[in-house]
Amino acid sequence: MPADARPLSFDFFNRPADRVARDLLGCRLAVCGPDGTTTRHMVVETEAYLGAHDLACHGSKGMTARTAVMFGPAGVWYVYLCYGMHWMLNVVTGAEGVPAAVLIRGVVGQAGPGRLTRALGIGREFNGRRATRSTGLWFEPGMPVSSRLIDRTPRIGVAYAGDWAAKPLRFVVDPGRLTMVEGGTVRAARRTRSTGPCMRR
DNA sequence: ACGATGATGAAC
DNA sequence: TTCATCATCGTA
Repeated sequence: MPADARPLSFDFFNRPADRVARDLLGCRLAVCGPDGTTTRHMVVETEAYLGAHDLACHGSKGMTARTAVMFGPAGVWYVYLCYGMHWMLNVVTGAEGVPAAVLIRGVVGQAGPGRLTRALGIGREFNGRRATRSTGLWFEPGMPVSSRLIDRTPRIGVAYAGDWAAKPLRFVVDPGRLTMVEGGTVRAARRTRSTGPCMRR
């Protein structure tokens, strides 16, 4: 049984989205289900949406009824329906007035933002609510993940965003190098064999 | 009121 | 590559 961890708080989220997205890897998304049972899921994939200047970010089109929460304080859920059927779970980051957020794209066992929310029973009811224990959906710190284990790639599905489409703002824990130990510790998988020159850095 | 459009996922 | 499916937002 994991000891109760202190949820990630405002200070964690009140930073640029790319830093939050990176640091969220290895952390746990905790959900308290309707039956009162809390489940924890290690975050392994995120995307950063940086603000009004980021053309892939919803907030770049200005404030609307949907995107208003992105302009608000950090540490609040931004949940919206995508393609008419998938709920996207984001957490607002950065200073108030800056429309930035991090999309939670994957946790261990659930790849894809739409599948993740479906599996955890997350829907629009969390939109605008804070990521705290009291709302039933929050984050807890995990084992820090070494940068060696993290891939950075362009974000998915934002080809329309001009120069911003290619920015490496998607963060993924390389599953081939992730080892899950009892208790959820993240470690580098043992290198089984070296077939070529050792890649440094 | 109407039409275009997705920060997807699954099937073919 | 096609399609399911619908809230959102610009346009009228």
